[in-house]
Amino acid sequence: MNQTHPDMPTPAPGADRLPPLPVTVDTVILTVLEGRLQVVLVKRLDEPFAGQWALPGGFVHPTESLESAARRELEEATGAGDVYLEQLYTFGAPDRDTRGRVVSVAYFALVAADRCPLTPHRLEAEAHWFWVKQLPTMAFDHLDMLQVALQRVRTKLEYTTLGFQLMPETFTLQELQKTYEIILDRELDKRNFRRRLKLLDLVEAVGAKRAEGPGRPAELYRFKDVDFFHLREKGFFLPF
Amino acid sequence: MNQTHPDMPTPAPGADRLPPLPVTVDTVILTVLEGRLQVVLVKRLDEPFAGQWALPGGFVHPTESLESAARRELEEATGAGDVYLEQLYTFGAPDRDTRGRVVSVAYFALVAADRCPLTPHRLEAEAHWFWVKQLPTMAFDHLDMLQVALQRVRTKLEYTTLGFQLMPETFTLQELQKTYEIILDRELDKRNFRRRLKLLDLVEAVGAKRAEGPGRPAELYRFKDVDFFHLREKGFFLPF
DNA sequence: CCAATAGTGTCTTTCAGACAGTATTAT
DNA sequence: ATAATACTGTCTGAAAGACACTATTGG
Repeated sequence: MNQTHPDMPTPAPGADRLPPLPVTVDTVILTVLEGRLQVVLVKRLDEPFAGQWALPGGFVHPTESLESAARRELEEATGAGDVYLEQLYTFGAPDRDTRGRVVSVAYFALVAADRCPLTPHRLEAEAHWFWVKQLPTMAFDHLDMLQVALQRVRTKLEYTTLGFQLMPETFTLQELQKTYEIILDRELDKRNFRRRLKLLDLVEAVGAKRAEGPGRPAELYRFKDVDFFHLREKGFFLPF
Repeated sequence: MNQTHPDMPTPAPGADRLPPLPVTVDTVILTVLEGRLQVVLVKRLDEPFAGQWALPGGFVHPTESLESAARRELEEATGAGDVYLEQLYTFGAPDRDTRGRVVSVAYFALVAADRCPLTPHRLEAEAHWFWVKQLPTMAFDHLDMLQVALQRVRTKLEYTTLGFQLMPETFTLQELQKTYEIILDRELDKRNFRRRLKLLDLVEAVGAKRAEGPGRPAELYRFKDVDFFHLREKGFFLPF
């Protein structure tokens, strides 16, 4: 009822003080790998849910921002830096951790497969990629987090340039389309897909070609430096 | 780096413990009143920012969910219950409160003007509606919160039934359109607006009419019980 | 020349945007 | 009758969806 904030993490006396809460970040790290949409899970060492798989996450340090914390966890889990990261939702049900009240700010990250070491960077706990259609039992409410992330990514894929984050520097249009198909979990029409790309003026040919086995080699493309204002005018929205 | 969560709000010993953080909720309460989009602000009594205006907010109690906390603050500030409430974003910059680290989960609410007592329900602090285009200086990062809320509402207004939350039980189509115009801050075409409503099959005539001064009386409408699955098929998305 | 992959064009439908006239009521 | 408000229909252009053929390469 009182609109003031507490003085410090170490509570000072006062009628309106309430115990501070542990705050964690958990990150849904997604990539497209081996033709599948995959998420990083780490094996829990401690109770509760010891031995089960969980999203990489951890405490927010007192001096870092929430995003910094998420980015730190991300780098520790995958070794990949400079990736797309977006706040997802904050989970704060009183019983979401069996040991007591923990508030968790969930983030999601999109990492390009080529920028992401396959081998787990994390030594003390196992970290693995899991196909999102074949998941193990997950600790806490982490499955909820993942599902929210998937919905968000799929939705935003259609009206943002989110998908670009999963591609290497240069790529063929077929590869790009395949990436979209994998995330959206449905097939797209090749001609319509390319028409839309051309219309939005998002990619440019890099001049080189790449032969994919036999058959005509595919033109290589890169993403143009996008004028976001221009995109917005075309009805394209931005990631938050 | 450790993926486990702490045991309790009262930290137990362990290498991975970090001090818990004060967690608050702040709520952007919006309504359309007197032809304007308005937001509830309360006058701060304590330092810092004493005397300045802020979003209604407060601590998350140990046993309540984040949404419950937001709803509690909402009712205390406006007296209105059973209103649309949606989590907005979590603000956690280390320096967002000058006294120390505070994490704030922002929510936004849409309350129908007729369900919302104009007089401040809150006795110990002044609470007022402010036109979002004529705001006082606001405490903390609350202006950021408000702007995120406005953007979210405006975006979602176009592909969800969010706007319905601001209407009374029955209303004329002109009133509905006006509400949309006020929120979006631009004029809409009457015929196109109605065509879309009809296409989406969102409203039904209630049978009565209401005379608005001289001229032909307007048909009264109510919202249909919407089949959300059906809406989704029509390209309509749901609020989260 | 054959197999394999890359690349392109058209038709149809749907919907948004722009726009002006008719209908109903009170005075 | 007139003023005031409520209500409706059409044309046009943009874009999505469905769909099939041509082009280039290696073997």
